[in-house]
Amino acid sequence: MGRRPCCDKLGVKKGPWSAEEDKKLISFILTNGHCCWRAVPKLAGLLRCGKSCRLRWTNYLRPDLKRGLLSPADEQLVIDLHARLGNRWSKIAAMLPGRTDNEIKNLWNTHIKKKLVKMGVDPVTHKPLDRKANSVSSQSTATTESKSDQQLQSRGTDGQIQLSENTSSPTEASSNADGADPLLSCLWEDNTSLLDELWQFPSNEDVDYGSVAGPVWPWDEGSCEWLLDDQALG
DNA sequence: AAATGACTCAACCGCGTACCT
DNA sequence: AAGGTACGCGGTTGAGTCATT
Repeated sequence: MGRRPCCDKLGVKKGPWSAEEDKKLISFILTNGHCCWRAVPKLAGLLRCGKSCRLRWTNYLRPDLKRGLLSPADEQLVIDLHARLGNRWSKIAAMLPGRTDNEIKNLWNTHIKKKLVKMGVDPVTHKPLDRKANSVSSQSTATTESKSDQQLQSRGTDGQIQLSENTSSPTEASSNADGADPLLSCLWEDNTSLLDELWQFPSNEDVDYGSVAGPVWPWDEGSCEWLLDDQALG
């Protein structure tokens, strides 16, 4: 029997999204929401499969996304959550508002994993690596790590891994506000009026991310269930 | 300045599962 | 209950960028 492809392979564009495509997708979702991802590309006039549209929206175009590096606190949270949940990136991302599972996954694979290894911690089990492996791994990674990765480490008495970074870095604290992609800025500017009407986002300070419900969305509740789902762990 | 290697991250693929008929 | 469909998730890839030689 086998599984049918998610979309007709013929005539479906793949690869990086153009500004024009982004624009189409944004404006379609702003006006209509996403009733059914499979129908979105057709209705929005895009030669993409629904899956690709969903991914593009959730991972890049969503207006509530934060960009840039994680703060040390967030990074610590990711480590703690990973220790408890394993590679369940969507669950981990749900605890970090504005972050996507894809982003967390990438950050884990490119930064955090290396840091843990460097610190002598098995990134899979979150237990200390044995000495032999530890010395080998530290030798092998010492030559390749970047200076920006340099950080202090300390381990609490309970054995929990603690990361501490030089928080004086100007890019770090402001990664949320200033990390916006110029292209995205441009795209969003084009839709400013719509955005103002449709998305009155509370600022990060205003949102109680500890609550399950998450920010209140101006569109109808039915169409934003996906977001509420994101907000709830488990 | 050019070549090479390392790194990053957006995007794709395929599987699992929930939902519908 | 069984089969089909759509969505979401996690793993993987590869093009672009950055750093080093």
